Amino acid sequence: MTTLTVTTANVNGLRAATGKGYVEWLAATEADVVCLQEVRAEPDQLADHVRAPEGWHTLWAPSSAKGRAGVAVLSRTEPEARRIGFGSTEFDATGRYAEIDLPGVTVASLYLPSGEAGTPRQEEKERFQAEFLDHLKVLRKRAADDGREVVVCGDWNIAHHEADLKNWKTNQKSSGFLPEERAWLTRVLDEAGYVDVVRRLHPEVAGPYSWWSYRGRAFDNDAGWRIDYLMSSPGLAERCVEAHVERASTHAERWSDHAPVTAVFELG
Amino acid sequence: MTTLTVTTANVNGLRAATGKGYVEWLAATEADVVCLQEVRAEPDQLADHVRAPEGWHTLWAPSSAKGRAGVAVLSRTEPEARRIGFGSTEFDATGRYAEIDLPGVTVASLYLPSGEAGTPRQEEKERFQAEFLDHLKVLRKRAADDGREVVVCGDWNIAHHEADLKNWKTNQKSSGFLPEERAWLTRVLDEAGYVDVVRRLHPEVAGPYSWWSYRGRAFDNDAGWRIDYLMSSPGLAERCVEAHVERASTHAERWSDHAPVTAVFELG
DNA sequence: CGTGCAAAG
DNA sequence: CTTTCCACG
Repeated sequence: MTTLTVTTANVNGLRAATGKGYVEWLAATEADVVCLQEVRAEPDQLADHVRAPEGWHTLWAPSSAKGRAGVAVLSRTEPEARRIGFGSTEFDATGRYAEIDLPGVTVASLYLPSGEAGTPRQEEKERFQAEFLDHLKVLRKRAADDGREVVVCGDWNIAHHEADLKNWKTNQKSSGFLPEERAWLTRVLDEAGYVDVVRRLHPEVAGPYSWWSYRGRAFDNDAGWRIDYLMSSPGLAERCVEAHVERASTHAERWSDHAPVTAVFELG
Repeated sequence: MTTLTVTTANVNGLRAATGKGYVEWLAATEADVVCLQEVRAEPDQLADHVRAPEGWHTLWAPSSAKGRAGVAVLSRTEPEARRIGFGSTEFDATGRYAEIDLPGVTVASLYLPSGEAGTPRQEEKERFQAEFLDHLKVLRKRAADDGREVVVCGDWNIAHHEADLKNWKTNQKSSGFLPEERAWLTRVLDEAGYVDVVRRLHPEVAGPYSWWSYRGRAFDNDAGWRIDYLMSSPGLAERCVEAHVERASTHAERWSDHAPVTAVFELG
């Protein structure tokens, strides 16, 4: 029995995370695939051992806007294929999506725009959602036709249900917990057929949250949001035997405002 | 016999300098008047003990552009008068000039624009120089008529002679050591009748430099520039009995890229 | 190289 | 509150 362990982590600036614990975290992780978001750097701007860490294959998808967004997929085995973007004129150069094919499974890193209610940034988020839902459907169909599984990992910037953020009552008009955003996530599950693997294994708990604002005492009060998801095809979800969030125990151990989210799948 | 000790210091951001040693330096100084440049903050943005230090009267002249320029004059005795700007439409709100009257002497804090050869910033510097030379003449005449002395202290952003910067050979096309800038400083002395009090007391030495770039190893190599001057009326210059630059001995003791420059005058 | 800003999150 | 950008120095 082999396993596939996949981790997603929004690093909030990989250059800042380096030296705050990211390097040590990567060296210690047992994941086979690591999806990163908010790299906020061109590969050239990264230290050699971060850009090309020993023992990993890397796919970097920076934004054309310097210092913004940027996703990556790291894998211990060499991918059969690498793709950046999802066929969107508007978003393919914005460092928000990349995917690799491993034998039998496609793993994607997603950084959905964060939005701000009532502003053009929210409209951009909505446009991304509309285009991306189409891609999610295509991806599932293609994977099903090829007999592959798929998991789309990353920062989706939406908390789905009340259990997915501590202060849900006061955030019903906040971007990230708007009714239309939550409905969109429901369509990702019901219409495109994905499974939220962490919630599947932990159906009744509050959280586990994966992001705490740096503002105020959000981390100390565990006033977090669960906005980082691994969304997989149903066949893969059924094989998920473990899923957890690596919440730092102390403020000093944090190297991002997000925590890594990991799922372990039993294969073959 | 009473003395008047005047210090000028470009602080390169007073908020940054606070906590790097400025506060301790001010507490220890024996100066009677301190002229500051590059405060880069509104008074409101400063900690109370920095905005209104115990034992000092203060005149703050911030720039209307946030985070830029900004001069101040601190005095142990209450000024008879305070003035901001020198009657220039273009420059009076830019945080580059303020003066106070003490009994028998006017003390001014100047931050001359820094310029960049061949750019609009150099033209701005030239316009400032032209207007400011007129003010220097008026100031001298008014002081002479009133039987007052005057000293204009600050960052003049021009090295006068070869002895005033270490790398004069390679900087003859650099803003700060252009022939026309050096000629203008000569006019400040010969035409407006001011005396460079530090050079008067130290006529033969290289420097003493008052600014070292943060780039490279300028400070370690003492690759400095003497661009901070106390320019006084001749009567006051004759009474200058000591003048020196407070160059930090170690990098760790620096709280600005400039060092304070101090002159002691014997009065009455 | 360092300061303070803005935009983003 | 934090990261990264930029303009300025």
